[in-house]
Amino acid sequence: MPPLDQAFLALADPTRRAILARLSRGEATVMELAAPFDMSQPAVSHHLKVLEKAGLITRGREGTRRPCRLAPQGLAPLDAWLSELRANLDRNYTRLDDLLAEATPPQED
Amino acid sequence: MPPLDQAFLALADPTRRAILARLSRGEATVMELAAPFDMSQPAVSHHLKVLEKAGLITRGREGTRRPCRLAPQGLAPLDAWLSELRANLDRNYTRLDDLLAEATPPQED
DNA sequence: TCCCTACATGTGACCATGTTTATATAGAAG
DNA sequence: CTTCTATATAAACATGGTCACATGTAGGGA
Repeated sequence: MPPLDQAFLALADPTRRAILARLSRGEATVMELAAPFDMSQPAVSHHLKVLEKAGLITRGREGTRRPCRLAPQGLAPLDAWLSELRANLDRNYTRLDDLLAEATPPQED
Repeated sequence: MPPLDQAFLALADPTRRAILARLSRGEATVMELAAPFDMSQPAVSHHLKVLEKAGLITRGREGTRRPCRLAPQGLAPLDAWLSELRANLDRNYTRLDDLLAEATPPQED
């Protein structure tokens, strides 16, 4: 499975997005992550494995704890793909706008 | 299902990403989209429905054809979520980097 | 009208994913 | 060495997505 597939698939799950959102404020252990999510610890471990395989998080080893952190570069492929699509989209949209020349102003970011 | 879930789930499929990539160069009909993907037309129709529900594409009506176009605003929620996460991540990473400069270097598994 | 094209929908099979319970590993403490 | 804690893994199950085949619908042309 291409890395892009794994990354988008990882983000497609609300639990995993919540985990990432939580991790974005600082690293956390599996127990800390499992607590608020009303979910068993193995389920969270599985989600973390998915996120790790997708390159979105990294895991340290601190005694018996495995603190999780966001991987900064993990979002790069996602962002690159979205940027490329947006660029093509904008070009296509501009072209259409030129053809229509009556409505549909180009949107700014 | 929140719109963010639908959008990421839609992008998590390589076929749908390919459809979006193709549409980013200009609108296309279902038949035009189905041809290169070595897939049945109903399957493509289903993917288009998923993309439409996710707000990533819009569909016109041109006689017997249903040309598909990318929806410019469809990527906005995705981009917003990613940007927010990236902002927090960057802040967290900077803080961690500052902390790590004095203790426990990160190690991989 | 009849037919052909473009597309949608329903069904059923197959496979991937998400979850839980139970168990295994690994480190720390006694 | 035993035990407790933190986490990973395995097995079992349900759910949901994806696909092909068959059929249904709608518009255009003869």
